[in-house]
Amino acid sequence: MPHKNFYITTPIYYPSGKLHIGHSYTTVAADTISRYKRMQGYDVMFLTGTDEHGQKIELKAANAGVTPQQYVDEIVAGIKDLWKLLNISYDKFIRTTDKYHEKSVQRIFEKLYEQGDIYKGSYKGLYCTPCESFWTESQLVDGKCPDCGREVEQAEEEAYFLRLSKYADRLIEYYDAHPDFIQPESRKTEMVNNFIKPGLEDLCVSRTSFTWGIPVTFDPKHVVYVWLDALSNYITALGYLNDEENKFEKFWPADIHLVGKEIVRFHTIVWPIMLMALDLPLPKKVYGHGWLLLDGGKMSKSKGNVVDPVVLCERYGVDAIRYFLLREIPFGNDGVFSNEALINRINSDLANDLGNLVSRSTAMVEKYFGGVLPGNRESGEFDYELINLAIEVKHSVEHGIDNLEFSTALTDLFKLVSRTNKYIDETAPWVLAKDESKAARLSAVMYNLCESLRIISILIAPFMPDTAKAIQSCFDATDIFSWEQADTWGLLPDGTTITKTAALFPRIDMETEIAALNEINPSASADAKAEKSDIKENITTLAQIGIEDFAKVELRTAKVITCEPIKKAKKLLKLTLDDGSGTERIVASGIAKWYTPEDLIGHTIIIVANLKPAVFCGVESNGMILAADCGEDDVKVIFADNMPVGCKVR
RNA sequence: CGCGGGAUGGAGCAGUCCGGUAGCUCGUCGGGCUCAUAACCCGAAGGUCGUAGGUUCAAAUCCUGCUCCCGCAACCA
Repeated sequence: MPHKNFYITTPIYYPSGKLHIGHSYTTVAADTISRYKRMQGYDVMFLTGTDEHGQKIELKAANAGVTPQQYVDEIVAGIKDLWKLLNISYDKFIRTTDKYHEKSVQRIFEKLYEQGDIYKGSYKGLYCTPCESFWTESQLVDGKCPDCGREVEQAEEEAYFLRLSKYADRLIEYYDAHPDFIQPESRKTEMVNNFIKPGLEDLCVSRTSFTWGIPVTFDPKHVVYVWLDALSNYITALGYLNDEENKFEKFWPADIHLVGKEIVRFHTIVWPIMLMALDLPLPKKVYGHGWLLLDGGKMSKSKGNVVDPVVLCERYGVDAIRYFLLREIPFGNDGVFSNEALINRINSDLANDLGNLVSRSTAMVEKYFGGVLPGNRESGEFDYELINLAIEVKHSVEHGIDNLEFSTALTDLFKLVSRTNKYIDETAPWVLAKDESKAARLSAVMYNLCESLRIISILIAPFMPDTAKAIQSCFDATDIFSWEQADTWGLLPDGTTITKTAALFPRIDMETEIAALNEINPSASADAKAEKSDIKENITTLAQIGIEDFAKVELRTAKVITCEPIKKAKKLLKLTLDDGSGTERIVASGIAKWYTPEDLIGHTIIIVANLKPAVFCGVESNGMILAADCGEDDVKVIFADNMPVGCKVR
């Protein structure tokens, strides 16, 4: 067989906290493709990893009192555990702190610098020297510093830039010549209209403001900034400009980069331009999949969403979660994740249809024939239709996966499950069993059921590897479960022993389970990983401060006099406050998502009164109102009604 | 007028490119069966396809206006 190679990647994830179900989604999809391609005989390279540099990590580590390296090591260990739990068959896990990667990135940086694609420039900004701050045009108030009102001047902070502008035309040409490069199609339109047509700005690729990054060799006060470091992983992992691996020739260009839609921009603009500059071929495809939303976009505690993949896997099994993710939502679209939907899927598709089919089929073979089918079989009505569908399903599934339509692929596969259930009804084996003269017919029916299960078990393997194995373990046979055997009928040898197994997917009681999940939800998911929670606790807790630090913050009560949305801003409300000083105070606050002006007018709230002013969307904000972050996407303003205005709060 | 996506029976979606009997899953109701995980199989009810116009013999599908949702980009201090 000629060598067929296939290179697939997930994004490298940022280990600033534990991963959620969304990361699992991308990775499970990539894993399914990888397993599928391997079964088809491809030599597959499946890469995933972590993007570990940056200021945010530096800060979090400092707050936790550990080094950045210690910090990411801890989180990465957790990520690898999660992938193990989810049965992710990656071939390589790259960390941007791996020495070989760092070396390669430095060489890439040097090379691009030497040929002029990276140049030393400056953050062109309007600088207010007394305030030591950069401002953009839009932030200025009357052309002056929004902080102090003094004149600002053009100033520069040294940084290196990647010349994107130079390659814009070539990029468009590439898009036109390769219509499949960006998928789904609509994302391409968005990239062109939003970013390329208005003109590409050169990308800042170095920073001097933090040190947790790869140093620029010839200018060590700079570290390489984000995307140049991160995107390079796709080639450094193969051994590009390093000796770690020797796979570059074999696997580059990548067949597909799987990414979430939020980073399509970087993968279809910055990355191709980097590759052009390096004179390397571009990846064949970038697929930007949709997001997993929670209950209609609003995450709500009352609905009791447990979106920790670890908890879900522990309760329902890995394959149930893998199945749900790939079946429920068309890959290119956003979709809603809810516990109800999950349990529904598990019950109806996995327990009732698939699990029960396996169970009833194998049970009958045991019951009627002691587990071994007589070779004397008599074909009959209904056989043809079943067989015909069964040998066609492989093609449908392949078509689905090839187009990243996992949902369609699974739907088609489960049509065979349904058809097989129906076949049992049509042939009514329990009737045949009562008539000894029908033994040959009964044997044929059982044989057909087993064949159908055999095919299902093969085709389901990329999606649900454990389930495939469990079904196949009912057969005392090997060498009949390869991918290419999935469209051939009659491969089950005579005399094969069939053994009943325990229920593959026990039915779940919706009410009990939802109640249980609600119980777990708020905090218990942390308990589930007790040994790690200590460290996590430290990470999210800020360093202690003294009373003198707190004393620097002036909190006061204030009453909302008027309130209105800020035009052009989606998230901001402009509040006019009476803080007891006699003059009105204007504060902008990003709470428009949770509060309407009517919710606030007349109420007394608490503000940080001595905060430096800042300008948002043309509105100068003097202070900040106190609100509680109640969970991932829920904010509640702290009301202090019944209190006079202007009171000091401590 | 920044850019894109969406609005289809109770719920979640397909169909829209290339106009021509409105389809799937779940749920509901009725029936069948008993091998199986109170599972399985059959049947029924339920939709003027967001809204207002236009093109056409014919519009969920094409064109125009509008409303409402969701993302992206610029500001959640």
